[in-house]
Amino acid sequence: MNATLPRRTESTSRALEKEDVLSLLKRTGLSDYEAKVYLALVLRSHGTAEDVAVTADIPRTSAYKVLEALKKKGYVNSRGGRPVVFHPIPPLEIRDRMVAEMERGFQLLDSLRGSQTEKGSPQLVYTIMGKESVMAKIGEMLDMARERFFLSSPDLTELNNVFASKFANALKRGVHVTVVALPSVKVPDASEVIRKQDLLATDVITDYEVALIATPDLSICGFTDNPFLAAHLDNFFQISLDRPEGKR
Amino acid sequence: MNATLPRRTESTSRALEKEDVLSLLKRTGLSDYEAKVYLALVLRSHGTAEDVAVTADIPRTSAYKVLEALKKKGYVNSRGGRPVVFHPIPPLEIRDRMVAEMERGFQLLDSLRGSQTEKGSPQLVYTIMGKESVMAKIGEMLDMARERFFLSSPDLTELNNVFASKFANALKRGVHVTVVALPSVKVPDASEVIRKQDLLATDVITDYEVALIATPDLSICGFTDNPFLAAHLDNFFQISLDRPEGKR
DNA sequence: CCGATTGTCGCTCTATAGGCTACAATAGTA
DNA sequence: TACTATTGTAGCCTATAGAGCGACAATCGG
Repeated sequence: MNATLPRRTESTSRALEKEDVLSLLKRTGLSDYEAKVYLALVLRSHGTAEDVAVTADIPRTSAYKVLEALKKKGYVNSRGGRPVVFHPIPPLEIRDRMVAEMERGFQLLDSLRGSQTEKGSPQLVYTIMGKESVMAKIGEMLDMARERFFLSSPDLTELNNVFASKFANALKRGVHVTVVALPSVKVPDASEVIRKQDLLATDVITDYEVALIATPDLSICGFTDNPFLAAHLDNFFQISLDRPEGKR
Repeated sequence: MNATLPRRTESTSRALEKEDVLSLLKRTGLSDYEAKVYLALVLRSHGTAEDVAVTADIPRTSAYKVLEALKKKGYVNSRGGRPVVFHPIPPLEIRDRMVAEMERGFQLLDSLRGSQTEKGSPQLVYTIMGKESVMAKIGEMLDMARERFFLSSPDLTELNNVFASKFANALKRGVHVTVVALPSVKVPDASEVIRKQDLLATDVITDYEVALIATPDLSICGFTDNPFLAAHLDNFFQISLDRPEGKR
């Protein structure tokens, strides 16, 4: 119908740009044809289903379906007439819409982080009661460690028995595991073992982000996922370990 | 393996939030399972393929494929070990990445707007030469009109003949068509016809956005898609039409 | 009234996601 | 060292959505 445009070979850069845009559109939820058609409409500014089919190089009858789908998704506009003339929603408008949607969605997602593991109302330091729960939490911290895992405890036997494999696994994936224990107590696999007298409580720190302090029998503990607090505790232990034994 | 979490019925609002997030993730290019798995990992903070399969409520063996796919797409992390422990990339990080990508892509797309129709280096006013090209441009403007189409010309016969159907079509889709012509000259279908002496050139304005001024024989024209310029011209014509005939 | 254009419908074909079973590899354990 | 459970991989089958295509209905211009 509209034979306005002389068909000529495209410059390579232009073709590359189109590929680029097409892959973006596809990754943002459009199908192959939908991406092609929207791009074609933007390039042409407007056009009938037929025009679009030619520009996008797709079968004519597919253009109708795809344009309909794009209209539902809010990518194109049309207002009656025969033949129907379609207009693209301006790219920047769509971008703004999608960005807004994503900001909202990912914000929500972020607020759900870890809500499957810690329960109760948000606090700086959570209290976990019961040996079973405390042990489970320590196991979780071991699994979650990416870079560094620090454990200091007067009684390692139980932790050692229950979590031996978790310790091994952490080491295997490259986590630096530090264990502080009383002299001549059996310790789990670790990259670094420190012997020290007078350990009073069990302390666990993971990746400078998550920290736990428990009573010796592990019946109750405080737990925080505040990185500043965790890093602060970590720092505290570093200092106390550097000090000569006697001076406590 | 990790039977840490007591399965309990979820609160409705929490379930709704999840639906919300899932649909967002799906619209941003993830498959059903990929969305579920990423959400599950975020909720749990970390986990093995098995853990994830349970939380996301999908078959165990599918979890491996999906986690692999998500890793390629940059949604999750893992570092060796057996079993392999996976970590989600933080939602806000992914959001930033996607937003940046979209800003870039849609910016590019925007720069391609209409590059199929106007050629040459960008200018405020393009010059179009040759009756054929000028006519084609006017036809294009008629097709593109959404709200308003304004045409003023001393010689309407040819435009009338060639574009009769386009005029009809524009009216049908609700465009307000104004035609200014010499007295007792046949005019095309229009919502408003104004008769006026002494028309010197052909002027076309579409939706206050695009404007064209051509010589009477349509052999050459100036054309702009600058909305301010177009609106300015439109305003100019309004004033000139309001003036009594004699006072020119 | 007739031919051309425009738009709709429904069918097949194909690629991909999902689901499942079997089995290989590894690790813990007797 | 052998046995068993866990973890991970491979392959195949099915369901679904997109793509391709022809038939045909609706509308329009002449």
